[in-house]
Amino acid sequence: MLKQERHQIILDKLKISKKVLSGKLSEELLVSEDTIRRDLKELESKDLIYKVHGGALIKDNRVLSYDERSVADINEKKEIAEKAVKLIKDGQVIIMSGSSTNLELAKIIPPEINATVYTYSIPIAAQLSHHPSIEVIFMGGKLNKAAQVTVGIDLVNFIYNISADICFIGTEGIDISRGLTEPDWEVSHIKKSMIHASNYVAVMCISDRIMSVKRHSVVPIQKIDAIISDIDPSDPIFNDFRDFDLTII
Amino acid sequence: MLKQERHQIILDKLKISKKVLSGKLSEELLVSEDTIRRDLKELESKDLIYKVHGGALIKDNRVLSYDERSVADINEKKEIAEKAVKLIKDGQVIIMSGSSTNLELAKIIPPEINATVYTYSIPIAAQLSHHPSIEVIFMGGKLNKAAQVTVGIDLVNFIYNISADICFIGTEGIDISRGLTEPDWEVSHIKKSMIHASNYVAVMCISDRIMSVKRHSVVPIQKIDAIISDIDPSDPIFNDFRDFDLTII
DNA sequence: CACAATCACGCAAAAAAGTGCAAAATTTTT
DNA sequence: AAAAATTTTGCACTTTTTTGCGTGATTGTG
Repeated sequence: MLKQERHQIILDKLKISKKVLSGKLSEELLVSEDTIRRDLKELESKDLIYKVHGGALIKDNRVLSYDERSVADINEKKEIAEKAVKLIKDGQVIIMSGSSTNLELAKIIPPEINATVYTYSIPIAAQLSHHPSIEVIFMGGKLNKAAQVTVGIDLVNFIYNISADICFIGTEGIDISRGLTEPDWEVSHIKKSMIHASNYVAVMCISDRIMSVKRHSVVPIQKIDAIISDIDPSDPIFNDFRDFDLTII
Repeated sequence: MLKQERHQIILDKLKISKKVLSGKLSEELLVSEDTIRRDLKELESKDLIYKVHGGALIKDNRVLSYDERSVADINEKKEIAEKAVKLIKDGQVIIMSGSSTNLELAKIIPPEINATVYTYSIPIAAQLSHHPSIEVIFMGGKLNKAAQVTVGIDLVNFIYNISADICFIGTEGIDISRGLTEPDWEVSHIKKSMIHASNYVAVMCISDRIMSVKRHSVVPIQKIDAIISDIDPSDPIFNDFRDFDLTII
């Protein structure tokens, strides 16, 4: 096992359980406690952990650490992203909402795709900046620190004045009668503006949230062109949706 | 077996298992470990892998893989930041340019400071999102992937319509006759707008760049209220600056 | 204060990496 | 096709890194 592997494992463990014990790590990684201590020492010198007697604690003010706080349902989100990426065509103008599913999507856009992406999410912009041929337009506003996205009237105005081929929207709730719904009032307006600006509206929804309703309406179901989920499109949960002119993926 | 074949195999292996060991590769590819080491060295120089003692790891496109060690003159910049942070007062509205010095500054703003920061740099916004009481306004535009900042006319317009107590500007060149200068034309306009929007203009300049001139003028020396550098304010290099009404820190 | 757990330090063995050089393989030129 | 130039490779050698262990110091707990 390489030293750097151990370091990564230690950091991952810290992310999950906030603390690690030298003795336990030594057993789990099959190295002596001295080695673990040296690992912790090195990680501390890099300011990545907070070393204490007996082990180490997570260092919260890690520089630039939007790590997948939203690792919830990460596999489902990856599956959705796999399906969604097939909708992206060369030369398109794309709007991506700030959802973690969209972050997964951003990670897997093939390098040969040449497109313009509008986003208001810092992690998505950062991810796309690794892509060789995507032009990224970051839409500014007041920063929501928790979600690492911008919000506010300036953002909504900006989006109302652009136009795009397709938008990908991460979804909190979708059902037949209320359509797309959102727990956050401000975000509901942002999503509404994205849909207004786009020719084709793709919503990405993990199966748990299908047929769930949140507080604020975004748009009725008729405005949506495609629902992308992690389950089979023929699943009976979609039956009511088939009356509408939308694609289930 | 050709060198490039091996390289491709190594990269493929990394994609699958995230790590390779020199010894194992040597066995599998039937070449000496020296050759493998040379391969890894070359791949690392192309920035394709992350070489470590014993083998190599996949180069993870970490979100914001902003490597502190790769910043030039990092210690000088930290010193400048230490001086600059003293100018920040509670309740201020601050504009920060996208320089790495400003990133260092963002790291050390005391938690008790309550302020609003306008920025167009992704790393700075991400850094400030850890601060408990700073409101961050991210100013959007086209993303410059290398510098991780936004640029463009929308950004400049936005800045012209705000007003701030103080702006901190990282400096490429400053001298008496030309004032503040910039190699990049677009950035020169961004900086000009920042200065226009601010009551107090602080430029942060590592000593090497004092009295150096770049292509595009930003503002004459009279518009600047403070120069913050990594050297002593009494240093003779500043002598010519003392004729002007500005503070040398 | 006692007692166990944890840590720091030096040491030595093992593994891996860098270095210089000559042989082998490959590419380019004649 | 042969010769020359260049690149690639393996080997012997030294240096560096990593690791585990012993010893004594330090820390936390009752």
